Amino acid sequence: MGLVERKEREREEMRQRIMDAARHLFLEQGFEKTSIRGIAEAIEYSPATIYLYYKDKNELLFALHEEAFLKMMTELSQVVSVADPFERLVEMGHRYIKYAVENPELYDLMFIMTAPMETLACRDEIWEDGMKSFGLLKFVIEDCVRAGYFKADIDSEIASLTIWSYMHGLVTIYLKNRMNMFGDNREKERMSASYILFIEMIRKGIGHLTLEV
Amino acid sequence: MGLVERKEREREEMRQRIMDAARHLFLEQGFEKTSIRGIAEAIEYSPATIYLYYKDKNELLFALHEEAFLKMMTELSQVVSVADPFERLVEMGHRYIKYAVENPELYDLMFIMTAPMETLACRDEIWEDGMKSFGLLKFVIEDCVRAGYFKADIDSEIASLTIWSYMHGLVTIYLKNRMNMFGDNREKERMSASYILFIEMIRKGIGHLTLEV
DNA sequence: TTTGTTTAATAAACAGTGTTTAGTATGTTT
DNA sequence: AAACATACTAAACACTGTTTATTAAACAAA
Repeated sequence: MGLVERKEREREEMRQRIMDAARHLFLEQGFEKTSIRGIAEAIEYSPATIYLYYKDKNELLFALHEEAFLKMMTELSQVVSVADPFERLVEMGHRYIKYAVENPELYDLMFIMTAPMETLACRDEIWEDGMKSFGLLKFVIEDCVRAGYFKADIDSEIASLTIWSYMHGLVTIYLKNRMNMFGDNREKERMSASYILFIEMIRKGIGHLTLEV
Repeated sequence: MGLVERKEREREEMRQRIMDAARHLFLEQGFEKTSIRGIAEAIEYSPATIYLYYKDKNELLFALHEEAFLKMMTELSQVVSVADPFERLVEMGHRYIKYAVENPELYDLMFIMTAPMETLACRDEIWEDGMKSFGLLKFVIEDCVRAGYFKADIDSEIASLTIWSYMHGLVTIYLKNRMNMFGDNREKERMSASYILFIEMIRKGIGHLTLEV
């Protein structure tokens, strides 16, 4: 008799229904302004019911956090279509910026908010999602080494961290409205100009060189 | 008769007393966990009193935001003692990291939290604090150009934004606990190694070059 | 079929939060 | 002394995340 299976399925359906409502509200009105009561109302259940399916609000955030990484990974992974390793790296950066700008709430959740990290920490798991996408960058950099673009003796992990730091810094300065200090509304242009400069810094800084410029 | 002056002075003293308590609690237990009621209790007044001196909690945050910039500026300004422009730039980076690591809550307030920016926006002022410290970096970079370290045709504003982006990214990845994904507890070492690499990228990427390495 | 047991859902409460309002003293001025 | 202005607060408002006691329904065993 498939009773226990049906129960399990119904439970999973309910979890899904809650997540769907949560995601919708989170992305529509942000994390701070979304309440358990709001989610409960959206699925037409009482607030207490949500606690039968998720431990607390942080666990809801963490579930969405995982979804967000899956989404970013699928978008970043598409760079495999770019044959040249260095061009692939450049394209990956473009896609990273694009993802951040188009999904500011998710980006916040993935890399800025401390709530999902705390849920992770108290499970004493390692941050697999982060490590996996970091691995993606690291691999492209190692491809650049193999193709002779970068020096063979560079530490690909440190190089990845350095490049990620720049990318992360650029998009968060933008997302957290610190770039409107310039007054004009040329944030996007500045980002592009900066990224072009940074690519040159990579090329010359961790790449092989030919001549005095 | 100095009555109106005395009143004004008393008002300023009260504002100061509130800020002192707010700063103390904010830095001790973080922004989220600090309540108006807590601040009120610390100064032994009712919560409603605080609203006679500050419009809302955001205004309190904004006042501390200004203090935090003053503090960072005084610490970063000390690099004038370094004669060589490039060394000065490197030292400024060190101090930036040091400030962020030692004042995580303030750093958050200055560059990550959106609350103080909103207070700023609805006053439609420009973000002077940010612009001033950005100017500090920009000036050092222009010194590097003048000293012949960097090419004369670089856009110092874009170069500043690029370097700031990296610095900001590195410290926020660290502060927001995203660097513990590596599992070992070598966050600080990774930061140092990355910064060393980045300095090389600056030197070769926006600086003059001599030879193939 | 009736009894007992497990499960799912909730109403209501708890302990907070930022903020506003109405009212009370106190100090200053006329 | 009466009128006014200021400083302050108790209490309420409208929220928040979360827990507890209770009820209703679904299932299992007699």
